[in-house]
Formats: sequence, structure tokens, C-alpha cells
Amino acid sequence: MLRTRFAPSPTGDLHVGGARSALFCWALARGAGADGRMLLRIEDTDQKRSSAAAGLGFLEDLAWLGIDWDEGPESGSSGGGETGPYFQSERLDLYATCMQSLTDAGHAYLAFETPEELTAARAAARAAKVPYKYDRAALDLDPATVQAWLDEGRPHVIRFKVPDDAPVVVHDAVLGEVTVEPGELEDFVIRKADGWPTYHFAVVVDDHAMGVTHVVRGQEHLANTPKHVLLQEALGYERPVYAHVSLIFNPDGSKMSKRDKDKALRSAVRERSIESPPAVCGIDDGQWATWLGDKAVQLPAESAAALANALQVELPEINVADFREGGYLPEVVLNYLALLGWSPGNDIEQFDTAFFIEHFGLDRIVKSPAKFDRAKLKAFNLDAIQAMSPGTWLERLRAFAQVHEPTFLDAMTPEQFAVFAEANRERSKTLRDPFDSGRFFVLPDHAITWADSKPVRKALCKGEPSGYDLLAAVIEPLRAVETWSTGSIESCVEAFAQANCDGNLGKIAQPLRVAVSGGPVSPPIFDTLDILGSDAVLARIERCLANPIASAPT
RNA sequence: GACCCCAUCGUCUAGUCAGGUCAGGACGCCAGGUUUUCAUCCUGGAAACAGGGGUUCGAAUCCCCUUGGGGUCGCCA
Repeated sequence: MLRTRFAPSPTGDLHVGGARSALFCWALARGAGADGRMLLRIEDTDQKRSSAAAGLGFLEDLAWLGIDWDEGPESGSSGGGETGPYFQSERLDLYATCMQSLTDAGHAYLAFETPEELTAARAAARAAKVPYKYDRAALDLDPATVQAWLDEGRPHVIRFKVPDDAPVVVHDAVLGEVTVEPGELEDFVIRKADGWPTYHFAVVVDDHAMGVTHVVRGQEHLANTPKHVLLQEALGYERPVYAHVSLIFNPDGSKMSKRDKDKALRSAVRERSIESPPAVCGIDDGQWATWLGDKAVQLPAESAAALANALQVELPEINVADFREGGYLPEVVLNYLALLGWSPGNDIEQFDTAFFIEHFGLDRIVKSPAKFDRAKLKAFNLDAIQAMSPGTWLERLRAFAQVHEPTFLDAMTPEQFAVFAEANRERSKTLRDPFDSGRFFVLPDHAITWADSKPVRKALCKGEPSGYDLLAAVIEPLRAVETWSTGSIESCVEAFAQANCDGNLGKIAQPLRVAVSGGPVSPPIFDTLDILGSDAVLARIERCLANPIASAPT
């Protein structure tokens, strides 16, 4: 039996690093077939931070990626299981029992120092430039004093008495042997003053109680592992196999963090010396000042998005949800994530889930950290889109629009949307691209403007005859087209080009493109005109002619 | 600062464990070409074993040091 678990704390969306840990856990379990089980456990032992189910957004993210679990919170067809409950907040009795056996055996003891005292001691150690370690003062308390303090209800924690007579050796499936010398570890807290277990204690008790055989997690936990191993020995548990996967970084080498969005916004705000919050953010001056002054403070997601929009700042994608909204395909994100820190050992880079599950193994996980390369992800996404049948592309684009861009479905007939989808199929790197670049399709005719830019000027003003001249001349032939379709438009414009542009289609295509879209970029011109419809095309050309850029009011 | 981890093209990596092909692939980049715009597409190209010592007939590969990067050091997880 092989049992893995993904154990996030309920603090919101799934981060790409967490997603990859979950993915590796899942692939390991699925690769074992009927003998493999994937568990999901919610680590909500921080009463201050986890409130209710506020932060369970990652369940949706996991489902989107196609990662399911055999045991854990019920969601969709996942969940259930015999070793629950799977919320640590519902397992307090178990922790209490195990805690008691640990103290009874003399492996743990009560300590009464206040957080303030400990903070002061750490500060003093830092000032004196000596490494801080808890001094075990509470170990010398006589039983009578302890009892007296307990009777008066003095707050206390329980610390684990770390054996300091032998080195701790962890055998990691990725990193090999990691040794920590005796005396390096302090007597860490295993029960907080509020009676709840700390992470270290709960994780060890639960992994054992749930029969977890393989622990796959981020390398930020490597330094914690000796503590867990010691706890397992004291409790008489077997050790699971550990596999610590390296961290994922931003292209600039910094750690990919949930706070990166706020970081990008803050620097944009500073750069432009913006004093007060733009109204669209919906936050007051006080919140604004707090946010600007404290790196640890995050703006609510909606405010952040509004601010980014107002400032024209592109927020970095760091959560799985960001990639979903960005129009990446879940199977591609999964493929890319799998490749970030693992490889099948040959030149194969693009593969499906079945291939990944079949070939995945702990022994081929890369030790060194990886930078997240959005360009490569995008290239993979493009390849996947190009490999789709036109019908599949249409359906997926429609499904994306339903959730993220309903305006397009409202503004177009199913037939128009089908042409729109097909016209964008070979030029889209994401499901989002057609909507971003095709915004002009759903704007009212009077909202199209012609900003004075180099490509626009070139299309409209340059040449003899100029684009404006050609546009004026092409209106009548276009008006005469009887059945508006890609084909009829094409014959009309081709004929016009033969007669007026020396047969050079580009001479009329680009002015038309600029006239109807306001810019130099659109899908192939005949498709563009077809989707827009005759009325809009004629109206936009006329407006374009009536508002020449040289004299356009600014 | 202490402890721990890591180190091949700009990036992700194969090759390392069982030393022996001009160090392979992909993304990106550059140069051409196709194309009614953007994008796509096609062809070609530049591009790496962090540095220094060992061991060896032979080192990207084994050992040591240096340098660089990262993680941890909470009554957070």
C-alpha cells in the first residue's frame, strides 16, 4: 500500500508551488494503481488565521487540474475515507491523547514563558550575536511550582524534549542523506497555549494515524524534518519516505510568492507617486496607507485587480486560478508543472496525464530550484491549441467565454462566434487571447477611436491614393454586397483591389482593418468584417472617414 | 549570523549514481523565408559544464575548498 497526502492550510487559492507538490503526490499514488491512495488533509490548527471554510478555494483549483483524492474533504466525486476527519481542527482529541502519552513518558514538558519574554530573549541573543536556542529553563521547575502555576491558570505551552545525544539523519528520496548534529535543535513547542497542537505535532500524529507512507512536500520543510523524525521515534511510529522538492522561483530569482501581486502594484504606485487610492479600488485612505507601508499586507483580490487595471499594470500569475483566468489549458499547466522539477529522462517534454503517471517517480525529481518560465508555458499552450480539432477549440473557447467573457456571447450569434473562434484558432496562445485582441468586436460602433500611432497613420494617411481615399471608394462596393459572408466579402474586396490597388490586397486590407477595429491588429480581414456584420462595418468606415486622425479631437 | 540544501546554454533540462561520442532537447533570442495586420508556420544560427585544487591514462560526472543562490531558525503552516 502506498499512501500520499497533500496537506495545505486553508489560506486561499492554490499556489503553483503547492500545486506541484499536490501533483507529485497524486502521480505517485496513481502510479501505484489499486495500491495507491491520495489523501487531502486540511491543516487548520491556527485559530487566528483559519476561519471556517473561507480558504478552501484550492479544492476548485485541484479539480480544475484534474487532481482528485481518495480520502479527504468531500468535493465533487473526491473525498470520504476511513481515517478522517480530514480537518485537523476536528482531531483535537487524538492530539490530546498522543500528547499525554508523550508527557507521561517524559518526552515533553510544560513551559510558562510568555511570547513577550521569548521575543525579548531572541532579540537579546541577536544583539549579542549568539545563536538563540530555548534555554530549557522550564525543565528545572520543581513539580510543586508547576502545579501551583497550573492551579492559578497560568498560560503554558508544551515543549518536546529533544534528545541531544545523537545526530539526526534523514534519508530523503530526492536529496539523499541529510544530517543534523546533536544540539542543533531546540526544544520546540508542540502544543500552544490555546491547547491546540503546533504543525510539527499534528503533522506527525496525522501522517501516522492516516497511514501515510510517502511525504512529498516543498523544500521549505526540509529543516523541519529532523523534528518530525524525532517525534516519530518518541511516539514509536514508523518513518514515512520523505521527498523534498525544490522551490519554484520568479524569473528574477526571487521566490514566487502570494505577495508578488501587491509588490508589483506597490512599485507602480510609488513610481508614479500616486497619493491616494483610485476610486475603483473601493478602499479608503487609511487602508491605502497601511497597504503602502507594510509589505506583509495584501489588498483584497478584487481591489488589486481593479487597481492593476486602472494603472495598466500586468499582475504576475502565481496562483492556479490566475492561469485558469489567463486562458491556459489545465492539461498544459499540469504538463508544465510536472516538467518543472521532474523529467522523464529523455527528450520528451510534452505529454499527457497518463504518460506522466506511468513514468513519474521520486528518483527523477530534480534537486535544484527552478524558475517559472511563462514564455515556455505559453508555447506549450499554443501547441496544445493547435493540436485541437476546430470543434474542440470552439467548445472550449465558448466554455471559457461563458465564465470569463460573457459579453462576447451576448454580442454575437452562435454563427458569428463560430467564425470568431475559427478565425482566432491558429493565432491564439491562450483561450484569453481572442477576447483581449478582439475587444473591438463587442464595442459599440461609436466607441471605436483612431489614436495617432505609427501603424495607424501608415494605414490611413500614407500612399497615393491614401488609406482614407481607398476607404471612401470601397464603401459603395461593400454596401452592394448582397449576402454578407466571408466569401462574398472576399470576392468584393478582391475585385476592388484588382481595380484600385494594382491587385495588391494589402493596400485596402490594412485601412479596412484599422477603420473597423481602431488598430492595426485583428483576425484575417474577411473574417473580421464577416463577424462584425455589414451595418457595423459601414458605420465604422464612415466614422473613421469623418474623424481623420490629424484633426481628431483628443 | 548559525544550521541545512543546491550549482550544465538567458530559462527548464538530458547526461552524474555504475568517469571515456565535437555536452543532446525544448522555450526564448538572432538571421533569413512564407503571410492582407498581429500571431502562426518553415529554414538556419549563436548560446552552458561557476572558479580553484586534487584522484585518474582520462573528470560535466568522484573528493576538497572558494564563490554564488536558496531554505530554516514563530505558541504560522
